[in-house]
Amino acid sequence: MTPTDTTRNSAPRGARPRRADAERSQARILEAALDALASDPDVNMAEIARRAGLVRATIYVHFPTRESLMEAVTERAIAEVAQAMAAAEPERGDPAEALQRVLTTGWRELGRFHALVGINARQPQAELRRRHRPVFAFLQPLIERGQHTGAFRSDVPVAWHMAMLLAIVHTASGELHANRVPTDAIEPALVATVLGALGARPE
Amino acid sequence: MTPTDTTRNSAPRGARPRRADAERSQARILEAALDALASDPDVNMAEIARRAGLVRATIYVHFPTRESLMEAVTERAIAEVAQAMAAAEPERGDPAEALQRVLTTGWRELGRFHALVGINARQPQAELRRRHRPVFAFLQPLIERGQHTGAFRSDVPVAWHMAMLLAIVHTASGELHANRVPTDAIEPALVATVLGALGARPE
DNA sequence: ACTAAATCGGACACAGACGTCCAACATAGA
DNA sequence: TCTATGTTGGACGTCTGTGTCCGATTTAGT
Repeated sequence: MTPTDTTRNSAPRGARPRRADAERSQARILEAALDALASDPDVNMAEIARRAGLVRATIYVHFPTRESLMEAVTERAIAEVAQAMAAAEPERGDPAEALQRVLTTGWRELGRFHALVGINARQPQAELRRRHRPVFAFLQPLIERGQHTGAFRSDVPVAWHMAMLLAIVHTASGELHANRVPTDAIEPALVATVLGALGARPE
Repeated sequence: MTPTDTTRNSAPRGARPRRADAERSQARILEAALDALASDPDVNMAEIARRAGLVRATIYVHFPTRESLMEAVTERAIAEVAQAMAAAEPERGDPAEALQRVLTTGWRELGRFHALVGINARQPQAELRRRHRPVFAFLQPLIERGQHTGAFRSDVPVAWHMAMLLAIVHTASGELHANRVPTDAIEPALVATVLGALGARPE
């Protein structure tokens, strides 16, 4: 649950808190990893270190293993997106409208993390799902609500809707990243496709 | 363009044709690779050889490099799916109906290649697109036709629709593979979601 | 100014995978 | 039956990347 024992800042348990530069380093590593992963989901630690302006060994001070770093990166990103979505009040108003609201909010936040797509792609499905739990957490109730009111099609499982929604969003991110669709055309297209996919009645 | 110089069967250029066992070996390798990739998109050559009941070195007789093998596998799979779809006459009848027809046909054929998903996932986007050209080739005209007749929403680029369709199909394959949705519920769900995503008017 | 915490830099061992090579054996096909 | 074509088994070199270690040096914080 806890990110890693590297986040022992919030728990200055007896000992003195971490030094400010350590804090900074860790932040730069996460930042660099995010950057690097955007262009190549298989970047090695050396490259990440280079981008962070640090030495490879230093990374291991903060993250015991490559995997733990990856986890930290994605966890953080997903958490931030989830938080943004939560702030968009998924429980308020008409389901379709609410979904649109939450979706666009999440999408904009996601813009900060082109990387996500790349990393996600090469993750075992189960892992991927586990990671996205924070997002599912309040997307699922919203979809269920919509199914009840008849706003979304209810002849398919919620899980199906969730998976499709996620896939569509990720693909959209990919299209954006590949510059294959005019940037400002994406958001409306995304909304239209998602609502359509969930079988939203046009009001 | 040509798969590899390993397919020199169709061109018995002066020399005598390949021996039957060589033919068989190559087939078994492709088969094994497909299998193996289904469970782990990063299988190593040793494992593929093991499954094929051959020795690692033998693979290199038929495929000069790992990459070439991967290419051969995906190319073949996609070609077969594409062919099946083509046989479903995408140009005939009402666009939405035609799409449904082509889609389910392709989907069933795809069932033989669970692997595709895994491999695709960790491929650079551009490569992925290039590979899927055979599929796009006659899916695109169909979608365009639908946009003209108003069957599909035309306020988004065709490329967008294509990308979404592909993503949805792949995700469905993933759901199937993960046993997360009852098998026989998938096909109708897939059709519904795709048609919805493309904004198909319910006739 | 002093000390403990961090970073540096570079070396190291280790592991997994690829691709090559070759002598011995097996087999298809004429 | 004879021979070219394939396959075997195993060894080998190479490369890439991970994770560890440690002495030397810098820096934060009191």
